[in-house]
Amino acid sequence: MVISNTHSSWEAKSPPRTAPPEMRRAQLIEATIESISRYGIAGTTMKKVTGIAGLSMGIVNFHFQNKETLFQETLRYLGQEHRNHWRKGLKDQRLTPTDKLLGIVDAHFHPDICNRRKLTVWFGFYGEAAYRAAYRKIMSEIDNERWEMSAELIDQIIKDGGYEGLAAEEISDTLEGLYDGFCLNILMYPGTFTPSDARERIHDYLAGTFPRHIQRTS
Amino acid sequence: MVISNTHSSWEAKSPPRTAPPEMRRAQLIEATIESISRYGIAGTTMKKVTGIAGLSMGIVNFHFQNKETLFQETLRYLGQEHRNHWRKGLKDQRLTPTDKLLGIVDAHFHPDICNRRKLTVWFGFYGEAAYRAAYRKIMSEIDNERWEMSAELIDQIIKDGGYEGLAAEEISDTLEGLYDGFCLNILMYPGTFTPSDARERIHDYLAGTFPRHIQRTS
Amino acid sequence: MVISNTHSSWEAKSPPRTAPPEMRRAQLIEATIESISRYGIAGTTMKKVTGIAGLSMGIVNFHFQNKETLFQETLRYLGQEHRNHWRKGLKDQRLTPTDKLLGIVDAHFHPDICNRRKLTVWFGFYGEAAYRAAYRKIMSEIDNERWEMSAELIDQIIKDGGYEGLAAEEISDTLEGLYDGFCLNILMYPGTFTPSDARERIHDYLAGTFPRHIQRTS
Amino acid sequence: MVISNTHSSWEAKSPPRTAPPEMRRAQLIEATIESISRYGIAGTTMKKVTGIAGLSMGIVNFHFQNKETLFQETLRYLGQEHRNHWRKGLKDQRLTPTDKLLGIVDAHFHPDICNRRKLTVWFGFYGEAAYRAAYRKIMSEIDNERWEMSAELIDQIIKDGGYEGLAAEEISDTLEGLYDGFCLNILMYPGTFTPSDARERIHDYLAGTFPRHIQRTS
DNA sequence: AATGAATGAGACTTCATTCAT
DNA sequence: CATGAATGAAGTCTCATTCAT
Repeated sequence: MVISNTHSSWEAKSPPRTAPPEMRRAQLIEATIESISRYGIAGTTMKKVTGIAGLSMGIVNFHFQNKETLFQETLRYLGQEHRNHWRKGLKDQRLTPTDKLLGIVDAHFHPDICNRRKLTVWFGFYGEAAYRAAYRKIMSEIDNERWEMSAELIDQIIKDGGYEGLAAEEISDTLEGLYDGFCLNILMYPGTFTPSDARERIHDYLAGTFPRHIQRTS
Repeated sequence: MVISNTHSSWEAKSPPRTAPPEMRRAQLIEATIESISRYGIAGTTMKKVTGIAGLSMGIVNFHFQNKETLFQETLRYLGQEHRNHWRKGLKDQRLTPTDKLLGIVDAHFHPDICNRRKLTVWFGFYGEAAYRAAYRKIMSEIDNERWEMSAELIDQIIKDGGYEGLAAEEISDTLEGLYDGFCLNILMYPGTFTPSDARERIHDYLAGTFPRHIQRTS
Repeated sequence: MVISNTHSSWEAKSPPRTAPPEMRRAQLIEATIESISRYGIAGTTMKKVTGIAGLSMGIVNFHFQNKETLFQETLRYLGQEHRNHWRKGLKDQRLTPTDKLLGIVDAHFHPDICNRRKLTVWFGFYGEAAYRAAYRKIMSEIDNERWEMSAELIDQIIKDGGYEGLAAEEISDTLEGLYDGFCLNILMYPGTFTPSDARERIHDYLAGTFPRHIQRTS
Repeated sequence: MVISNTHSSWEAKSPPRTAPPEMRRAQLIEATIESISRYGIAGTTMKKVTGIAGLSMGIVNFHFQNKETLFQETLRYLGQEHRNHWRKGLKDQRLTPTDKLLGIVDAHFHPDICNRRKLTVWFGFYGEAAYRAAYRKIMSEIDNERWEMSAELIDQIIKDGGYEGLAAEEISDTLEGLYDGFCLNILMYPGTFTPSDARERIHDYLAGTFPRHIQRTS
């Protein structure tokens, strides 16, 4: 059975015989994501990946050094995708720091990011990351940038809003925890805890922290 | 029972030839935890488990139906251990609901529970749980009980303390998210984010929510 | 599922704690027959045998040298049982050679001998015998005696009945072939070919050969 | 196709690296036959089969689903080979039904079919067939066709030859029994009972049954 | 005599990687 | 560039046999 996906389901879409290398790589990475979401990291084999991609077994070792490299590239790809999402809302010069912060929060629970398929893959990698420095390194780069951006915005809110006694770093830490923890709960208890719930709980937390800037959801 | 320590590494400790079955099972489960913490779920083989336990390869299939069963029993064992911890502080009749709630929070970050070794195993299982109902079932039983207990205590605090407008379930959800998310951050960024940090951030969150009952940490 | 047996089904019948060795041996041999009939020779393990016998695993190596010895003893036991059957009808001095010969024929298709359970075991051993001299030796002793006895009786019939030109040895060979071949067909095509069919076809063959002594069945 | 010889022993014959799939399959099936004839069904391992074929262990699971499938394909292959033999003599329009029937009989004892190597494999499978429906099914298809063809020819002989009172089905049953029983005796008592003996005994049986059409052998 | 936990070799199977085509 | 048959190491599990109790 295929774990349902919010937006798309990956099929073998016979691509042009001679595709540019970058396209082949993306195609294989997407297939890897699909395979991990279906069968887990341990259950993902080169045969399954290439089968999903509609390509032949031997091709991975041509475009990637080996399975390990493919996995690391996949993780990087996911991180990039995530980054693109939360950075989208920061460019608009007319937004206040509060708007921007809530934009980052909301990006985490956007259907493109926060769906069973992707979450399964993320937590698959987290499971491995504990004892694989290579994965942790990739993840930390992703997380650090976002943590710093959040801390900066929070700092502005604190200063502009007169919220003395609050530490931006601590709040940024708490946000990071909430993102990850809520995603795990969304993944574990699909019917019970939803992305909307998560988003609302974080808004409420921020409303409690910055009552003059953010309103409770209900 | 042998078992449980924060920092030690498990070695082959030749036990009596004919040990009671329950002891052998515990011994093998402990070795499984050790192996998963070292090599991950996918990297844990029967050979490694029995090697760590100082026993012969064939013995696992004698005491457990198969590898899958061993893993599920290991997860259950961890859950039990966790449960024992957070339930410890609830029995004392003299404690207030606030004390009890903070007891549950603190239990999550006790060194017996919240150490690299155990967290690695927990997130190893989370990584698999996404596509394995059997794991999710075991986890949900563990989590549900704690969530309900927390919600009940929070409800008492809300009612006794006159915190109108707050929903106990929502706060319990947020706590669950914080536990998991902070544990993941402790695991991913060992030097950067510690169990004490996690504990303090949660206390602060609760202090913000119940200002007349709980004090900020700093 | 248990292949049904005509006369008895072997169960673990807890025998006296301290039974005479011969009884234990018979008990284990019977259990071996039952196991082979259920699971085949390859599928018969010491655990299954001792389980059926209601005894502990280690006991076989006490009463028999090893698995191989147990199997050979089982084959011998079956041969003995078979021999007892066909020799029963030979003792009566009043019977004619023809009666005795037909008695041997009929003995082969007696329900105690010619049932799915026993036939499965016999053909299990035949399958192994092809490349195991030890089994062939045991079988040949069983078969030789019967072949000789038949040849002798046939010789008497030929001489007494004036059937010139017939060779007793050839007819005895044909009978042996018919016994085995029909048993195999009974085993392979249970609903289609029955022990009665087999018996009748052999009677018909003998009626064709000794028309003045034996009548066709229909 | 390679294949089929009476006495040779199968050796590793390094075939072209990239052989057509059907050739590899045949190669592995031949190796399986060789292995079963040497070590029996239970003693046949993937290692032995691939060793005889001169290939690597993993290849069987590439060309066949698993060991069981390989065995079933091997049985089917043997059945096909057998069928090809007895059908050879039926095509010639000038042959009488008697000739054709004797052709079928003789086909059973042709050196390509009735040699120790092949008989060992056949009786290996018979030994398993008792408790394996899959084998019985394959065998019954093989046997049925031949039984029906024989019965038809016998019926013609009966009608054309005026042998009233005989039942073609019964005679066909007896022939089937004789084939199998004699083959078993050839296998069990190599020096004592030979394919020629078997052939002669069946001719004699048929001579006794159809005296105006078939002559005794001696 | 009897038990059954323990051992360890070996079976089947999977799978990352290679390489001739 | 691409294919997919082939390799062989390694994983899980089974099981005959041993031996302390």
